[in-house]
Amino acid sequence: MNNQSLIQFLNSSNLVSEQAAQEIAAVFLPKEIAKDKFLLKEGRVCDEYLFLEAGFMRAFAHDTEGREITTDFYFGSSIVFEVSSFFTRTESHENIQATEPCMGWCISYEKLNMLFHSMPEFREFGRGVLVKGFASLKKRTLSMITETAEQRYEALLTTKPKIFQHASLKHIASYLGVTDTSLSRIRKEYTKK
Amino acid sequence: MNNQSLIQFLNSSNLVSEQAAQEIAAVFLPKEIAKDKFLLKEGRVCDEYLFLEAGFMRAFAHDTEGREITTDFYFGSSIVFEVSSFFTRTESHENIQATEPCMGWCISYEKLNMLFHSMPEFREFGRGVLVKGFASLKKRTLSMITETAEQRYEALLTTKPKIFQHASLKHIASYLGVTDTSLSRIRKEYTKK
DNA sequence: TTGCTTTCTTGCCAAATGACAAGAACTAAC
DNA sequence: GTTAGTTCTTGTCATTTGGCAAGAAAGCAA
Repeated sequence: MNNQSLIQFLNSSNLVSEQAAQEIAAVFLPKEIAKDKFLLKEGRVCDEYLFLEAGFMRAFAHDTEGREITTDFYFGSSIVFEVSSFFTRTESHENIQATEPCMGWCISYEKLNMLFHSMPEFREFGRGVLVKGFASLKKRTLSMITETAEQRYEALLTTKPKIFQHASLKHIASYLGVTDTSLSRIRKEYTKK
Repeated sequence: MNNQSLIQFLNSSNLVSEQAAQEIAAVFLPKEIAKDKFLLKEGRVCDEYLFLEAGFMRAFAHDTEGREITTDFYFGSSIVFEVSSFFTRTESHENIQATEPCMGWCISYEKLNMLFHSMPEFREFGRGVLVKGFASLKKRTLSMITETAEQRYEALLTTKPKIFQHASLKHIASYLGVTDTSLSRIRKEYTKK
């Protein structure tokens, strides 16, 4: 197994040296997830901190009426896990599903903590992941308040076009906070321009 | 100066021993913030990690039209700082203002990091703060998508009634993602029931 | 190919919310 | 008390979005 892309990812954060990156990456185990399989199901405790190397994933929760609400999309070199469940060891309200065949590298809560304790560099990296996630979540919350659905659509289209190549409009709609019906209309208006 | 409440707060997390809590608290400096003064102004780098002992604060950002959007309220024993700016040492997009006279305990980025490195217990505590903030932010985002403004109003009223005793309806409105006009109508409808 | 299922679009109408403006209620300054 | 400023409410009307149902389009399996 070649974990070069994980090493590269750790190293490119500028928080982890090449040497340390190799040590860290050695603790991760390869993980394949078939299309439609789950990395995490609601009700379970998230115990996998995944570096996604290839494929496409979607995180979603259920609202009170039982509808699926997409909370995030993941692809390419990114860290995939459910922060709250993973770190507080509580049942997740979210699901994380591979919508395309995925390949990546995984580490358990216990091993992650051991690494955090023994390698200050990796600790910094871990904090960086959390802080970045926090910032993008806050941006998303703010956009839900200050922007119209059409503005959010346009922003997603230009900043993360990849999502439109891999996710269904239904999933994108709930991520944007509208019904699929509304998204369809928004797209119609938008393409006119 | 009596930092007993900070020690108690650290200790009550169950992550920090009494002994360690005292050591940690000793590094914090007392901080008073007069009414209407800012703990953080947008454009500045947040360098204060504050334990708020008493008073009331509001965090807000500006949208593209220049309107103020309240992003959070703080009171009683809670940690107040802007995660992204503080940890990535970048300019904040947010303001944090005391809307009532405040008193608390403060630590700089540099000192916080020193403590994180030297005291694993405090590191765990710090992670806990981040993770809790993450979870509540995600909850908020989800509620913006799945609930009506009235449902969000009711939830805030029952889970954080204190906010209604200290914040103006205008500030609460933007926190809930509606105009003050709409909030006024929602309150009218709600009190009918 | 045929039939089945899912996704996406469209029309119609209702509900939620916003924009704007006016007025009422409250507060602070002098 | 008077004045000025702010907050909150209310009315009118427009816009955005949702709910529902029907149909079109696309994908999949037998």
